[in-house]
Amino acid sequence: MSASGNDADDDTLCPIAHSTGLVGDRWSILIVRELLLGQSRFQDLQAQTGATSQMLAARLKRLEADGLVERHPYSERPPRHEYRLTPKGRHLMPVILALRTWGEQWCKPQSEQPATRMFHRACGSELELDGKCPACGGLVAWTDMRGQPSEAYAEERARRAADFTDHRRAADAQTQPDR
Amino acid sequence: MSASGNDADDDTLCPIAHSTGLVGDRWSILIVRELLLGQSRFQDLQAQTGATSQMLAARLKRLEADGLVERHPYSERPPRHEYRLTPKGRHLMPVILALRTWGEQWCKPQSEQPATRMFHRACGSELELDGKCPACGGLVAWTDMRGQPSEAYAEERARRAADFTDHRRAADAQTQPDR
DNA sequence: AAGGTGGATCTGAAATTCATAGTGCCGCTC
DNA sequence: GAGCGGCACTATGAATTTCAGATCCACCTT
Repeated sequence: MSASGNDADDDTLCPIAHSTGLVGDRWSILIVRELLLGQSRFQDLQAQTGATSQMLAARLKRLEADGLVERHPYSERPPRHEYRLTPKGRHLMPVILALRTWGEQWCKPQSEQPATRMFHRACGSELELDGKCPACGGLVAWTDMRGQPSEAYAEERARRAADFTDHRRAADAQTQPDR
Repeated sequence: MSASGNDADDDTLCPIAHSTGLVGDRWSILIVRELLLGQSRFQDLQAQTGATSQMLAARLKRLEADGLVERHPYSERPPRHEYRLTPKGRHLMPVILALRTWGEQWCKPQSEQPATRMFHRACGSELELDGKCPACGGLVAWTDMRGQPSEAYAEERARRAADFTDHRRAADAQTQPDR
């Protein structure tokens, strides 16, 4: 089921082994996170994930081969594309949400605000970390949620984008100091 | 927040980056899966995950350092222990369940039976892949579920355990052919 | 005492990942 | 029309990780 070079995960019935065969590494997960957040350009993905360009290129290639990502041209001459999630990729949302919940509950200093607040589309109330709607009193499906990054998190992301172009400019200046 | 050597994931607000810092690799996820399934001994973990012994030892050490796993002696002289999930580790269940759902829906040949069937503890009905209870008509929290491996999957696991001890015996025989 | 078991650790080869540098293409400016 | 700079990669060699396979150690069984 994996179009990439993965193996050893095709000869088992365990669906978790299959999943981790495709997205069982840090970079793939972070890339999917970014794509879900709406980023689509190489540069932005690189800035926000912190992956090296070749890691990113390699992972995107694999994600595309595995059918999670589609390359979508937004300019020919020079050939440029956006990367977008396919339905298969988009359905990783529950995995990302579960990682979010766990990270917020068990890996953060204290209960500072979640980086992204989630709301119930139907009634507008803010959801609990575990996905319960305090108004409707039940678990909400991921398709019925809407996320809103906190101000602090939005700022962090903006800074990362800025730092990235800065750093790049600096490197270029060093490479060609006086030509 | 990571007691292990991980870094680069502590200076962000993103909970997903934090999570993947601790469990963002294939082996850790498979190990957690096994522990959730009730395995606790080194050998069993090795057989079912397919990790090398040193990978397993290293990952268990890291998982322990990060507070996901507890080492629990069941024999001194020689020191032997079981590995058990802490509450922090057990709360990864939703992540594993999400990976399961995705794997069943998008990575398996067809709709063959799920490897593990899930049931609603309250009413006993079998849950949909997406976690809905057909009887109660809503999403069920992970704490209200119970899993039941299919026969085929149980057999696969038994075979893996058997193959592992066989393989080990074979290797030993080769190493010390006639002493 | 010989052999088996469970849980590791060591070693050297193979593969992956990293930092860093460069390339190709184009549009824009001057 | 030459040069500059942005974007999306690719190339390279060093550093790190992972692997297969052997070895070790302390017991236990026979």
